[in-house]
Amino acid sequence: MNIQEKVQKAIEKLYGTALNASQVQLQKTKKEFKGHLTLVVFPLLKISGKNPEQTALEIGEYLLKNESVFAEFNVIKGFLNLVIAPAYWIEILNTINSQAHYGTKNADSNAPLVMIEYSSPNTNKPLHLGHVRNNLLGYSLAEIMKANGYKVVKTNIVNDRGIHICKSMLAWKKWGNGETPQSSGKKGDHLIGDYYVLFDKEYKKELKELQANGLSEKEAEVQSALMAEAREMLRQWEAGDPETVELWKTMNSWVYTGFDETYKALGVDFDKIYYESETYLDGKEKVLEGLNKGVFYQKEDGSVWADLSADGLDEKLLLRSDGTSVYMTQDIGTAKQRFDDYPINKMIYVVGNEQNYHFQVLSLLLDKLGFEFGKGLVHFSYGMVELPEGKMKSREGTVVDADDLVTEMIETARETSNELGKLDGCSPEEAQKISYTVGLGALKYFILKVDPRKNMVFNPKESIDFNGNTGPFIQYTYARIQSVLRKATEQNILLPVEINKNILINEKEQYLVQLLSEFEGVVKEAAESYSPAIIANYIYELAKEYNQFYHDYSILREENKEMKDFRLMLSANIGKAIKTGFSLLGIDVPERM
RNA sequence: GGUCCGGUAGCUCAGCUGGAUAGAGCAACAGCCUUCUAAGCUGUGGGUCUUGAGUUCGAAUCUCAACCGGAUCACCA
Repeated sequence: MNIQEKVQKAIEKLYGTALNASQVQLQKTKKEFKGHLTLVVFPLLKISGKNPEQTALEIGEYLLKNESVFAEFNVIKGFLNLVIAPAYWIEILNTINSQAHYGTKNADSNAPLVMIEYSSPNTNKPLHLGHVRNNLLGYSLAEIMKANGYKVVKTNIVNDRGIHICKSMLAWKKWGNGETPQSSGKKGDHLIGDYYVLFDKEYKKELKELQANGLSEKEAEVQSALMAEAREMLRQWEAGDPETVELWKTMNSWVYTGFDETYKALGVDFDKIYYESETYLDGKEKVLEGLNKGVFYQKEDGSVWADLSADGLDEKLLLRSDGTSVYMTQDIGTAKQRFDDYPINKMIYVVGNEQNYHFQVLSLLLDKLGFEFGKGLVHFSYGMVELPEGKMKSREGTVVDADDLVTEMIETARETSNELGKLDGCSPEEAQKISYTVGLGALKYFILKVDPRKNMVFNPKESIDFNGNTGPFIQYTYARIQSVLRKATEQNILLPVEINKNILINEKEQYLVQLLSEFEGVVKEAAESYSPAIIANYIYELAKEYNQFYHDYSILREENKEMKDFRLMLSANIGKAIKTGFSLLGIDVPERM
């Protein structure tokens, strides 16, 4: 029986009436007051028939007499602040300490399976800051779902076909002189991206020339020879022209090699990758099936549509008049393949909020097509990453490249560490490892601590801070805890297995145990509300409180052995929670820094 | 215009299933390194929680309206 239940039962007994849980408002006591938990008595006034102070007093006295968990209480206005006995906190710490994986659950064989789609890059340019947020959120969400006992399949749908890749292919064919990642030393995705940019440049040039010859902008676009060539290439690709397909395969493989490097640097991975080139035909088939069943309808020009006006939306195109598929068609095909491949109970799409409408429609369409999971699909919708000057714009060259960003973060971490003398006496390998851990930790934490739904501002110039509410601060706290534990081992002090309940721990220590005990609930809440940010902010709170404690009390110099044992155990378990919490964010934690 | 999302300190963000005097970090200022790691700690200043109304014992939190910002409403992906 937890404390909430105990309190509810006691109040029921005191007044002789049944209560529902919402009437027992037990919350964490605000810091400026003494106590751990606070009962708000306003909802109980009708039952007690007395004023707030009297009611609180009455309940407090009753609880103190009948529940050994409580040591004392105080009443301020309508608030009953309850102080929990130190022994209870020690009991909790002992329990936490006995769990190897405190805060997380393992999936059992009949646990529900959740598939998480994230990343989903186009193959015509390298990953940028927006993708970074996507990847970090997706990976973290997967870890969080796992920690809550789900089976998780991480998946990636690669948008490998379409006019965009043809543009890069064409530019490379025309002006590339056979350049390869090997010959130029460029990373494959950047190489392709460069040709995509080159195409755009040449295309703009052509448009300008055409317009100079008196054509309107629209006419110029129609007459563009370059664009016509790109379209022709796409047709050839769809027709299976061997040469085009071969080039496509080669260039895509360069991109994948490049992406793999970026994914590896970010520490994200996938269990199953789908390619649009392999799913779009299935989508087409599904749509035609829907047409036959009368779920969709066809217009005179041959295009296929879904009428969603009954659901408050408008009409949506599913197949073009020439029979080719659109974005939505592909997503239907991909969904079909996935559910053929896995017994998926829950499907989560990590995709930016600019596609909210798309997923609203997809959900309805899948449902209409008879996929039972359609209605319940989750669009994990996250906000954009903006720069201090506003949005990232490729035309203005303000796009923050993922690889550059990672490199800079590691470099900044190295410089800062050097300045602080942290890397003195480290081997080059160790120094590199620490710089990587800290740099990536700063980046990941910075992005994940923000509520995913919100747009966020990222200032690359000031880079990311290493002080205050940051990843490195938390990593630093962890490293210090490890340092204490190492020193303890050196002094032949064994980590205690159980603490004597009767030692008197101070308020700060009680609070730390209380905070620690909330970890489990936080992990659960993060999964329910799909928010890594909840974990990030909690871990920061924990680390901050511990740092303050650490500053005020020395552990190894404590003379009282039981006290020393307690503090060691507390430290070890807070370290454990930080490590676990960070692993749910996909952030590593260094043993020393 | 329709739909959706957001607006909290100079800046970046917590808090939002209604509870006490709205919290952190950064930036500014003043202190603390013979003490288990100073990427730290302590203190000071900083607020019309966009605005207005409503619900209530009580509203940053819920409702409605307005204003501001963003997204979306393609035979683009």
